[in-house]
Amino acid sequence: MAEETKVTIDDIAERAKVSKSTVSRVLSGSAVVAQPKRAAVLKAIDELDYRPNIFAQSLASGRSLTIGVLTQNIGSPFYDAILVGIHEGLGGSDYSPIVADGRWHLATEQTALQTLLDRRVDGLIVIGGSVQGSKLLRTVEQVPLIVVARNIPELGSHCICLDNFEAAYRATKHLIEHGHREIAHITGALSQGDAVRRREGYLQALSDAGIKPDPELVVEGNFRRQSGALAVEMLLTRGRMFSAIFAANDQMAFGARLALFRRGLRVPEDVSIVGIDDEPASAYMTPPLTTMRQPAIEMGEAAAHAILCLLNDEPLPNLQFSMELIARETVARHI
Amino acid sequence: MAEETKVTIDDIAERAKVSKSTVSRVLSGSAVVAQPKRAAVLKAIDELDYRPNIFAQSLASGRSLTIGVLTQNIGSPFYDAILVGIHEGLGGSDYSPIVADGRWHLATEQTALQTLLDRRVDGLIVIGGSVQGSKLLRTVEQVPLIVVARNIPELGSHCICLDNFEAAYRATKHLIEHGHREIAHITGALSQGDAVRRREGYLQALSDAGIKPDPELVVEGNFRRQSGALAVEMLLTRGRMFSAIFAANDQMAFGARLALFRRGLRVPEDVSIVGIDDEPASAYMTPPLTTMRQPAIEMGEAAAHAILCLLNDEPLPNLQFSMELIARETVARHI
DNA sequence: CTGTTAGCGCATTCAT
DNA sequence: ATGAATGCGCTAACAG
Repeated sequence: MAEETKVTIDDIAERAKVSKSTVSRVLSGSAVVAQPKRAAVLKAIDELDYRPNIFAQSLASGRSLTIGVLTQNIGSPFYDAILVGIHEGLGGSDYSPIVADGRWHLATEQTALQTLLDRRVDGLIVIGGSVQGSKLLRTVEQVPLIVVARNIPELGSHCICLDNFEAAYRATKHLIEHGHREIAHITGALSQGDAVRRREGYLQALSDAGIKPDPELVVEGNFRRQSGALAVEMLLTRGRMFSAIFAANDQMAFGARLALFRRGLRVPEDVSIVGIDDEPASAYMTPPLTTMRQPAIEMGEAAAHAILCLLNDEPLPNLQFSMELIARETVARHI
Repeated sequence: MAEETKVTIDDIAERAKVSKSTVSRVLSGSAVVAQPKRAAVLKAIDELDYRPNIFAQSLASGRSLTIGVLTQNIGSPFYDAILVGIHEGLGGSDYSPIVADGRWHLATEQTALQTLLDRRVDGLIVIGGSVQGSKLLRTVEQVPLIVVARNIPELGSHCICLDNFEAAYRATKHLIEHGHREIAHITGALSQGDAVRRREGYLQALSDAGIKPDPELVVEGNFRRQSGALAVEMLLTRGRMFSAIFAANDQMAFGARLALFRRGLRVPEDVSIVGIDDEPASAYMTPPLTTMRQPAIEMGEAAAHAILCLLNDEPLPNLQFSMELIARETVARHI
């Protein structure tokens, strides 16, 4: 099956008439090498099409040049967008991401985490998930860690996530500024802190505008599309009037939009919608469907950069950037 | 940063009062070990929470326990679905996937491929893409290779893909059997063979049913959502009547559906739609939007299984299964 | 600046 | 069935 030529560093050394150490040095740039020798080495490498054995490198150096990524559901738009960001952020560096999928199962997630650790990743990016903070706390002592899309108090400075309250506040305020007073809210699963904080942001925005929140206008969803559709049915059934909907995420905004379609309600003529996340499929449903700008990809990219910083012992950049990100204007998307 | 305890195989050997060789044997199961010693080893491993160093393993054994996956666009529903399948198919095995993204750029793709090769993956799964068959032909001599969602004649037996003609034929026939005679077709980018073959399937199905194909009813798209919407606008502009649309993929079916919505046309009362791929977001648009069942995930899973077979020198299973898959009935999806 | 010398942790003959 | 010895290919002190 394999016809591998197995060129090793010794072959290069021999051909370039230098020692393996020198070859190693030009490879890693870990020390200055005289120009002529350096050239000879590069020439030999090129001629023999030499590829260093990454295992030997890792074994000897202790570094794997690998970043573990623990995601929760490959195939989910939001998580995948973060992956995109991570890939982009890592591009250009010597590190490759290796991703494991928790599939929303705690057990699976733990296995996946262990797999990553067993592979001696140099850094770890955990996207959301539900492994206990305590477990992660132990992990962070083994390997540089960044958590995305989830806020773990104990790991505060290493978390990249939206300021959920702020995002919701702004989204709601956006609607208010456009003249809406009766604004419905489809929450996420309230068992998750994210959903709770977004609801709080919504409520606060109303209060600050002097609008009395109406429980009739709030429906609990679960962050999935279908729940958005169901929520709209629920709202319509209740009969309470509303001119706008703030959905806790775009997937539900998408579902809500579909349900409105079915009921013959136009968006935004009859009802305006705002969601959070900028999920492409949802954004596409528009104009009319307004979303916060694309945090997922940027969070992923930020995570990658942060990990690289940790690996280089550089200070972490402002992971608080999430604030700025939110500070961007909400925009109406057009096809 | 690291507080690693660095338990090595020697520690286990010492604690279990056996040689490293024996420990290695129980680890890999490469030879029978007396029950008592075996137990002692396992006990020691457990007590010390020993984790074999995967680099040392790879270096010594020559295997990386890694499967390279070359995808084209992380974040794209179709490709991600294949990734899901691959992850599932690899689950349970000792192999972990490591994915690189070609991002639709030939140069990027080649770099990504090289990265994977440099990491000494034991197997390689290439999803779509545009690297020359010749290059892959050379690659296949270095490492077991499976190609998904793309048919490369030279690699025939190692390709997993839809029978595009068949799929289109069945989709079209499905509509015909439901009484439609004036069936429009939104093609993929006709620069791609897939799109051409799907169109052929469509035409053939019409012919076989005694329906004369009408060029007015065929619009070229590019596999993306927006082109589906534009195609519908185009069709409506042409003024030629049609009662059904066969879109070459679900993304365009999705766009088409949106456009119909905007024009006030109901689906399926006014127009029926059929697409191929079972992209979740599109399938969700329904009932009314009919799709071929979910080939992407299954193709990914098949690819994973195929790779594992190659690695075990087992005969490849029928990659032709794509035919059976298509043979499933098209189904109307319900929320 | 560069060559020499040791391992890195494990899988694998080869004997026994 | 098991231990001892060898080496996978490379990096990292250590001298010079």
